[in-house]
Amino acid sequence: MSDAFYQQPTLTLARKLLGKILIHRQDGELLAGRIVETEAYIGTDDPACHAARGRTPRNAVMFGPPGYAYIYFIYGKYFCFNVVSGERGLGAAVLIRALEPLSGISTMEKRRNTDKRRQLASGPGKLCQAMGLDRKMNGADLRGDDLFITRGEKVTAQKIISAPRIGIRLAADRLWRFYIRDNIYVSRK
DNA sequence: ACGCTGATGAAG
DNA sequence: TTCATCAGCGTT
Repeated sequence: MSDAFYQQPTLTLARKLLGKILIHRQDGELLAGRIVETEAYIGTDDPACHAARGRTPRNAVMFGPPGYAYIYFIYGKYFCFNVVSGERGLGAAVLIRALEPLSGISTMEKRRNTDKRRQLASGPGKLCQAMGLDRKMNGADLRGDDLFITRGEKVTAQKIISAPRIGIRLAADRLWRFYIRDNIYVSRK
């Protein structure tokens, strides 16, 4: 997608990312999935956001310009993939929480150790494992050739559900989780 | 018999 | 966050 796409306000971007296709070219293979679930995290006023306590080596990419990958390691075992959003210095990102697998499925099944389509990428950690995303891609330009987002199906406002974010204690009243209604690949209903 | 769902606890 | 495990329930 273009610069203008990534420059949209974070909550708008989180909605607009639904239905788009995330693509990762890796080892000569094309891995792809449709984004079906996202969460917004916005700057220092959002206590659940990694940027809430200021810039650190870990979250530095969040404070850079939009349109880059912010990938962090969590629970000693998993990775989470985010799209950096907002003006330089804001510290905002959209967490990609679930994908509908489209391409490279046999590789995804191997990595995830299951052939159940719905369990391949229905969660932020699962999706990174299936797509082969880890700290090596942290900071990658999403307008590049190896990791990028492209146009998919149109998702109308009627099909977008907003709900509380998952796994956080603070700011639970902000309905900043978005997912496609009735989609079977979301992490949780 | 089979598979999906939700609840629970453990690991990291 | 994810997995293993188990109970409950509906389908084949």
